[in-house]
Amino acid sequence: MKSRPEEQLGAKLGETARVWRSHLDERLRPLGLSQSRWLAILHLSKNPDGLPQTELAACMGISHASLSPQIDRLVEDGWVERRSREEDRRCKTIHLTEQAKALSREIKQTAAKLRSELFEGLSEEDLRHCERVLTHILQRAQSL
Amino acid sequence: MKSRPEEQLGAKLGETARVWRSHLDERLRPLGLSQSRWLAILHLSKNPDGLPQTELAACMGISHASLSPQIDRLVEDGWVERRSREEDRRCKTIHLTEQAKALSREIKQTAAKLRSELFEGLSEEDLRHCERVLTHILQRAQSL
DNA sequence: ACTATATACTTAGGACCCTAACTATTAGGT
DNA sequence: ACCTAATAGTTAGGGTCCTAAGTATATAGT
Repeated sequence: MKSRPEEQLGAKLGETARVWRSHLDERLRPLGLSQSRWLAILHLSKNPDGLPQTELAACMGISHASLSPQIDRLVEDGWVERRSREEDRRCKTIHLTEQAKALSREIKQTAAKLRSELFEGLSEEDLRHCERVLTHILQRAQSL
Repeated sequence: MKSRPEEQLGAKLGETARVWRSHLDERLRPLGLSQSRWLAILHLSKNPDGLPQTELAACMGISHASLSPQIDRLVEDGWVERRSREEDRRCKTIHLTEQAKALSREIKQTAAKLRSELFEGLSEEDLRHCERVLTHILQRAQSL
């Protein structure tokens, strides 16, 4: 009653993602960052002109409702600011503060270092192949 | 300033795992199951002789403290039962009830169906290769 | 036997996620 | 212009996770 290898891919995928994330969490915790915090900062650092909350939530893969109090805390800690738009007063865009821009560089370095440790022993082709498979699965999932 | 493909593997891994899980969650919700519930039932179905809570928590990748109230609810709903051990009265093993055994078959079928939908268009070699890469990353992570 | 340490589980408090319902603003149909 | 529907964000309530501390039992050193 041995299962075929592909039957475990789902569990393995989930476990790998979880373990990876918890390692990164651990290394970034000294900076006062939890996953949702560093993820938000990373996405914002790619969008210097700011992002509406709904778009940021979509990037992060969480609901807009969950993001709202998260932004409150990031504002309190001085890492982001909310700006109102004149052309649409419903909408508020989120922007990194200067100090968070420095932080985002540290986050990227830490993430890159962890990545290189995890990838040790794998060829670039392995990684590309794996990424191609994941992309395929992701697209299938999103088309369901 | 284009990033190399492997720089996005972490994000892709996390996103794929999340989307996959949320699809399975959605399909199992009609049975009254959330992720932690079906995950517990699945692991228990592989261990007919029951598992101590600490071991079950380790299988599921959550802390033993988080599992405890989860078990309470599964007991309330009649899906598992706690049994005390005579040889070690600190320890309680968790066992599936008969009705949960039927449920576990449904869970497995639903999971297998989703899996086949997600894997459509991928060769068995693709899947094996991907699983090998994930296993490597996971082992690296656990050795850090 | 007796005390200290370790182990299994539970409880408490805080963080983050979700869905559903609410408010404010904008866009569209008449 | 006016009323309806859609959109952006917030709030409320519930579920699940974590760490830290508490309780009960077992093990080890003396």
